[in-house]
Amino acid sequence: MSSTNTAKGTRDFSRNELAKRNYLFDVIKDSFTRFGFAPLETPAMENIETLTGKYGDEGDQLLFRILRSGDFLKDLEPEDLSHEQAKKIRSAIADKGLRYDLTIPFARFIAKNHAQLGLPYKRFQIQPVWRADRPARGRYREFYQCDADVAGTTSLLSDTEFILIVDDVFNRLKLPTSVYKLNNRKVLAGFAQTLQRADAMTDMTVAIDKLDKIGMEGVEKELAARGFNNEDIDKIKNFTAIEGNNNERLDQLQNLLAGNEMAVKGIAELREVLGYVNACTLQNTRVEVDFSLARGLNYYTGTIYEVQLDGVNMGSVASGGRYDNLTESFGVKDVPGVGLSFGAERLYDVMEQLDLFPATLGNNCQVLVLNLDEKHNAAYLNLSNQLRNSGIATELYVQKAKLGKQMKFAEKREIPYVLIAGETEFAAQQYQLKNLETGEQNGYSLSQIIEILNK
RNA sequence: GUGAGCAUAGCUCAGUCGGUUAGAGCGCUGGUUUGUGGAUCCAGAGGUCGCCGGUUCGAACCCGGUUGUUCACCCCA
Repeated sequence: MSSTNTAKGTRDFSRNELAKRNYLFDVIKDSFTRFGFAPLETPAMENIETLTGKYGDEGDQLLFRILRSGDFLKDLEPEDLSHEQAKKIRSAIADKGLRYDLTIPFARFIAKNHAQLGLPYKRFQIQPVWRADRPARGRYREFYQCDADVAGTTSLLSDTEFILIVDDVFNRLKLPTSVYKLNNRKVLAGFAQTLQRADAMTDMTVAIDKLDKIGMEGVEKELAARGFNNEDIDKIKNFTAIEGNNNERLDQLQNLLAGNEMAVKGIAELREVLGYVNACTLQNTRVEVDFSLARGLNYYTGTIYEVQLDGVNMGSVASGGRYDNLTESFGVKDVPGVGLSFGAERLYDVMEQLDLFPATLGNNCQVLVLNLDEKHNAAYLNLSNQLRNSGIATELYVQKAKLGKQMKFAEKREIPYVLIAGETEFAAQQYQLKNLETGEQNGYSLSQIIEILNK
């Protein structure tokens, strides 16, 4: 007998969970659409070379590879089949893999079609991705990403529009207020340059990104472990300690890094985005410049951001940034991009925790037509269909059972009404409609029932 | 990838020192009610105690392995 477990790190979604997930996705989609983004779907699987080398060594490890069909060992020699040859064997027997994120498939799509599409091109994509990671709480091997990206423009208006999208989505989901942490990779890179260490940028950002988690002391240890001397560490401390409102922070930074061209450019970009934001009225989120925000991914080159909800201990629920070369690895140069990703699974958890899903959600039927006697089957079916034709979601109980059982069924399915029809009702063309919540029950004609249920 | 815990009915969990036939609540089925749910009462079904092996006269309980799962790190969404 086979196990009923789903594969490790994967989940079934019940009707109730899907009702909520779809609600969440629909709000996000609606907002993306309103901002002019068009939907895109790409295949679950890509050619393996599309995926490898894009996410670093660790990312390659986490790719799900798909075994070739047929006799995939015929070109291998017996001596190839040893542990030392694992890499060679892997590429020989697996030529496809499951997508690891939505950005690379988008980059491939843009690289392939940029001439026809016309740039800038704005797409959103809500699809599952797969990672052969070890599952943990809130972390799965199959999970959804909600991405929106703009390809083909360096305009910071695009960066700013993502702030407006987050504000719109969170506002409509009735989420608590949020802080939109904003930084610019050029500031970090410029600052790293002043430390005179070629590798400083990555090592420094990895360390200061943990500031929230491990505190300044922990960051100092981490920096020391990564080979920064005390002078550097002091500079980094001063850098992350900058305080005040956004303008004050930027002014201080300007003084600190005035001599560095790269940093000055980053500061100017931050000022431009803030200028645009100030022209709009935000309802949910407030933008906060935060120089300790680093974001792990190395391909960001300009604006970076991360959004956190006030009073919710969930980490960031949306994040993204700007990258200069979206499509370079596919042989197309000079296509910059900027994007945003909602943390769908996390948002779902927050909504659940705070009980923010509307109570009336669901793919529930309005009415269940009860089955009192199978000799009326044709009449029940006809009745049900007339209700459906009038736009009322109707379920027919397809076999005879005790009325109590059928009502319990309706209750379990959260169907608010039952329609009871037997000998006398069909004779009189007057059917019993019962409201399961109030217990109220009366005889009505079909057209009256349609009127009541359509309210 | 590292460390620790947990695994008993459909679900949530008890289970004494290793000792006869492994229990409860909820849920389910039937009855009270052959055309009316939620409440009460009564009855019933449902278990290879995750799996494999070991110790023992005897294992849900002790030991080893394995699989699943949870938590904390690492990393990430």
